[in-house]
Amino acid sequence: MSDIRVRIAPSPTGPLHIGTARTALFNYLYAKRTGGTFILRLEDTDVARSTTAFEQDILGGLDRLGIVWDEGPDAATEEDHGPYGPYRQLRRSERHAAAAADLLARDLAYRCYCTPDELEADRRAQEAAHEAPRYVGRCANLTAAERAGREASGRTGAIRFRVPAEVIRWDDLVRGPIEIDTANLGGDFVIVRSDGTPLYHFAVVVDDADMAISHIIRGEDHISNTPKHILLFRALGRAVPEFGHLPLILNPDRTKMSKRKSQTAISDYVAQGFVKEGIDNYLALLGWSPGGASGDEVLSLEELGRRFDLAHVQRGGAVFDRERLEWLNGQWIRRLDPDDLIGRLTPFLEIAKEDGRIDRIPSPDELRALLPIVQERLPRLDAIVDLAGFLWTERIALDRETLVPKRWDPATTRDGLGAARGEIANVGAVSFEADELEPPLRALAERRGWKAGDLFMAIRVAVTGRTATPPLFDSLVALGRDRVLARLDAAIAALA
RNA sequence: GCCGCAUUCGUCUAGAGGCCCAGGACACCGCCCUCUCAAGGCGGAGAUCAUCGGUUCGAAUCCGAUAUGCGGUACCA
Repeated sequence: MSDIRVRIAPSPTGPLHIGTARTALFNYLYAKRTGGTFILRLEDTDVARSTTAFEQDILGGLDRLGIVWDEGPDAATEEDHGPYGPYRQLRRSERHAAAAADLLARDLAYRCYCTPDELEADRRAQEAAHEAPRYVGRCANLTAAERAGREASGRTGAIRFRVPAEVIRWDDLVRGPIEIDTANLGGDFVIVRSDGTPLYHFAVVVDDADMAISHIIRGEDHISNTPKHILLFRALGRAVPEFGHLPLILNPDRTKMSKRKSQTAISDYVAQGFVKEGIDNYLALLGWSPGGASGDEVLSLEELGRRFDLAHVQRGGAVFDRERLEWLNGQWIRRLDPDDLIGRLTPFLEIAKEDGRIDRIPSPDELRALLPIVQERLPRLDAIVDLAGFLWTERIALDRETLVPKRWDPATTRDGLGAARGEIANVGAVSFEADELEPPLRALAERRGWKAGDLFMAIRVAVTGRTATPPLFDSLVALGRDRVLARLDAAIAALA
């Protein structure tokens, strides 16, 4: 195992977001590729917005995607595992406090007693003067006596970090050299609130340092924050990690992907029948590519872990394209082995039964027998109900409109269905197989001068209620002789 | 406003000075296969590589400016 340590640090203030999953995946793949360690840390300091339900959604979601972490809270028990715990930011407050005290003691930080009103007034004045908003440094050089005075008057004071004047440079793993002048950081920034709780920028750095994170791979929205983090790592006397900033995932209008404009919760995609292989594959290709002018893009997690590299990470943002996701999803569903597929289909059938879309749930054997004709027709797992639901419900649509094929009229349809019923009835229950059914029905069409396709369509709709179904004769077999005959009778009656 | 990042077919991307009047994939169109729908095969359309200027014998690739978009600018994460 290499010394490379990467992490994902989600904050449980919402369900697992597509962007978080993608960042987690890239970190995971990078760890796989380099033989490093992948850590998960919960950034739960925003107590007001964090919930355990979100926590479970995030942990469970990543786990279901197969993005497993070497250290962090266990997905099932939520117990920490790994030598650098605790892996919940809230439980690391002593470390944050100690780090802040250290900075204070070395005068790298100082207490600031400015009130919100004062700060607000500063900001307005700067705005009026067309200056960039920045902390004016009112409390930067208070004497001990002055400090004692403010404390005595009941003010607790936040802690601000002294920002030195210099240009911060780093060689971004995906973007190359970046430099930012600390003059643009807005002055000495707060690292600990007056209530004693640390701010994000401070807590991440302390935690990342403590957890010996070597490579920070995160979203592009953190580029501007990176100088603050580098300053803090240095002030704390810790090694500055490498940074790599990933492009953002975008809404169709090219703004940062948001719940408002796109479906962002991984759990929603899972509920719609997207499989983990499809999601992982798609997410990996959002911003990264295997390189080369052509080549297979259907890649398993294992393969991705073997091939992933930061050099091929795209710099521009990527619009989320659901159609491509669906295509990849279909590719993966086709590749699943039968028993696996059956297991994954079952929850969707259970839901359909609860909804009343089907009356019963097929047995595993029944499903297995069906797979040869349905597996390649499923863009998503939930599509099984639309595709084959006619097998498990007796309530099928019987409206005259769809019952009558395009080139036929109602009378011909009745006639055709009646004749077909006769042929089908002739096929005994024991030999009720596709090979036995097709020849007589084709012969019938030929005798009567009908296009076989028209006859078949009439039967299809009569028996399934739909115009798009798995192959007809296999469908008839799956339905069984008695139900086929009964449905044909019902359709004939409906056309009367 | 200031700072930063980005910009190749509708979308995801290949491309690291000549192999590119730009390749692949999704979507789209057509054909083949075919009982429908898919899947699969074949083919097509689709990008003056944001714009302008420079460097060079030669630029999508290097440099600069401009434009546009996005991100950041909190005692939010």
